[in-house]
Amino acid sequence: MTAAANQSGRRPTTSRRLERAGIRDVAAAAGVSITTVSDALNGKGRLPDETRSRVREVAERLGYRPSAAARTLRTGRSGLIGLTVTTYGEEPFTFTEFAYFAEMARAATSAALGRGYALVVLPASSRHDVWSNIALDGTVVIDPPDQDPLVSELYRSGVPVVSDGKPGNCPVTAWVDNDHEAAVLGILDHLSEAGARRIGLLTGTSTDTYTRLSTDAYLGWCHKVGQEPVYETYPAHDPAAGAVAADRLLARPDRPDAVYGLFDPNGTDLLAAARRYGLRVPDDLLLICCSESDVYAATEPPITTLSLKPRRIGTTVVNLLIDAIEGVDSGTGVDVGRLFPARYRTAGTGPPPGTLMPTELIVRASSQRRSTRTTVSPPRPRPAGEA
Amino acid sequence: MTAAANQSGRRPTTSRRLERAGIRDVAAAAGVSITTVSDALNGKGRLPDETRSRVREVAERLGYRPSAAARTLRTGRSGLIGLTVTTYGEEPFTFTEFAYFAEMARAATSAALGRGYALVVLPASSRHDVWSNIALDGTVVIDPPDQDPLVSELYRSGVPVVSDGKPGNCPVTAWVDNDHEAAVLGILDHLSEAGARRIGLLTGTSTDTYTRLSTDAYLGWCHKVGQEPVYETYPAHDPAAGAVAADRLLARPDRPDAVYGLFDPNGTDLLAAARRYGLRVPDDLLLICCSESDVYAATEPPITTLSLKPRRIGTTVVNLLIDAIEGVDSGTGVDVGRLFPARYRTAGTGPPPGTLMPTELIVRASSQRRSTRTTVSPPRPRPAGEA
DNA sequence: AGGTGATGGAGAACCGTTTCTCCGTGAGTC
DNA sequence: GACTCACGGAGAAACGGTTCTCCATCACCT
Repeated sequence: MTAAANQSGRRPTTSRRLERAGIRDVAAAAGVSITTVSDALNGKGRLPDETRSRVREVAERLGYRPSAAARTLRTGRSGLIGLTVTTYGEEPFTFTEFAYFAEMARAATSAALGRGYALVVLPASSRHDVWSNIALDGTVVIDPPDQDPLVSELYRSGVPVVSDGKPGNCPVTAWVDNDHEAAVLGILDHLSEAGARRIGLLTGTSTDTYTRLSTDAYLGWCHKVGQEPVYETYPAHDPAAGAVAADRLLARPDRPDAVYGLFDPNGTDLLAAARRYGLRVPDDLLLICCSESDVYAATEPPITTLSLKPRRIGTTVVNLLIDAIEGVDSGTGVDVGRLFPARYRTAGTGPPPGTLMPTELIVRASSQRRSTRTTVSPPRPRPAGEA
Repeated sequence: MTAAANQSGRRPTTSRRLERAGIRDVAAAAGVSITTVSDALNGKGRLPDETRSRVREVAERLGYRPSAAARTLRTGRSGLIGLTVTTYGEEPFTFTEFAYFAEMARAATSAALGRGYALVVLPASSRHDVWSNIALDGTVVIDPPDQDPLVSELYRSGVPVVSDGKPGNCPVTAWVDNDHEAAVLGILDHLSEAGARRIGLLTGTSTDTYTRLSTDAYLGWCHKVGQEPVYETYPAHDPAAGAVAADRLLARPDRPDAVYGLFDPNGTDLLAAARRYGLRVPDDLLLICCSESDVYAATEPPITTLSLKPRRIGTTVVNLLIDAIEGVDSGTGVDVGRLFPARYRTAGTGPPPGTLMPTELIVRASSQRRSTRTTVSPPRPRPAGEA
């Protein structure tokens, strides 16, 4: 070990007020080169254990923390993943508007963290300069609208993008979504079995994938079984409009004897509307809504809900993204291996690889004429294991 | 304008597969130096408008995006703010467990974004190497426990830290909290006025500031008015334990005729417990709980809630933090100006400057013997303006 | 004619790592 | 005894910006 404890590198002897110790300081204090320090701390290079531990010791003593910025600049990896959330109205983003987003984001954060990444929350509406000023290794986008310029630019600049929700016309690296069609069909069947003669739908006016696919599935089912569609639409982001729409639906002359509501608050709203019209649930009206909230276990009566299992979605999205980040850098081949049940997946230059995740119907009193069983029964066999 | 369109800088002529355009590429294409490009794009230096716009045009054409990493390395600013959320149990973090966190985080994100910063969500329990690998300009910590090593290290390394919740024994730059004592006293007075003879409390077992201050205020009030304390505690992070505790409280021989529950689900749980014991609300039992959820507007009967106004908290926390980041770099003088009503604030080397924010009591049927008024009445005059 | 100030812009250091290249040295080999 | 290797580690070039310093040039003034 050579004695190189004097000024190493170009650091000027003067000034330099006491700031954080840099790698050069550690090198000087340990009497080695900065190369050795870097290698010792990162477990690289060929160094005897003695040197390694000595350097580590010195670094610890000096409270050395490598500069994330410098590392990012050099390696091209920031360890940061963007989480783009949609914006409704003037509020920056829904995020917690519906429990779905909250749960999904939570799971995503957790999954990312488990693999050494952190999540940056970025509303889609945020000023361009804000998120273009952040070094992102990849981005998760939630339900991107068609031709989303943000997604396009990200993708074009080489940043992997994985979307929650089948993208309409966006070039994404991969996507994950529920099998909304299967879910709706399962619900309609369930209601039919429970004795429903005319099933209504409470849906949204927006054109996002979820709303579109679900509504289409409903309409298709109606066409197939020969029922006249009975549905009302409202802007899903408006909490007040939901109650009004629920009321409208039950006030129709062709009042349905069963209703599925696509959005979280629909259950409460429909229940209230039913009460106003003197309809008993489930005797006069069967009720199901899509929700992640467990308040529906405690309503009077408890309401059957469809869970989209947002945790699983969030976990999967992040894992796919990180696989893409750490996998083959360029090229189409995203390493979508071993990950969850993939119902549908394409390769080559066609549409990006997508993964469909199952949903779960939590059957409660509101969707059963005479409460026989109250066990949990998924619409289709769900895969074992995983969150 | 000199013709310097040839190889500028040290970039090697060979290789260099087509990647993102750098500032050197822009400089070469525009026939200027990189200094000029930087100045033109950042609005600095003395440049004629003609040069400025020309450079901007070229940069646009080349799709130039400055490297966030390089900028961060040079300027020492990343535009990133950490949001540390507490961990309960095995779940990575509560975040959306209670609506309070969700709302607060949402407001914080929005406020940060408005000032050009993005938020990184970082559970306090995350591995050291994860968040030490991120260049943070500052951090928001939610209710840090005493002697939080994470906070200490951050603070020591010069990163501004602002906490939501009065810190026990942590060196933070500033903190923001509700006036929990005033809130509880206001509630107790409100219940007394409504005719309560013996007021009970449903509280938590943890030692966080909120629980401690609130409970202490209750005990102090009991002592003052000469009432024997009637309270039950339970681990607040356990959803099932709340219902059990609510039941315990109403099963006591010295059953209270009014109850305040410190946590969000307490209202529902207490209502259910009251029903089990055949107690009518509000006739036999007055009920108030602390919650940000509006489900309590629709319960039977509607329940009076205390809102901690998490949006205001989140906004204030972030603004304080960014003020600290952009203000005087070192030194104690945080530029806590014009921001909200500061009840309590110290300077110098004493405790860090804190800001107390008012709460809001939303009076509903559950806390009034005979429903007279149902207007919103804050426990104390709240300041006009702001979110 | 020389000084002066404003204007426009170039040069180069620097931010703090990672990593590629290469070098000295001592032990084993033919 | 010259050669080859493995070992341990040093040097220096990036990474891609920002910014401090300084230099022409030219008009204007005295």
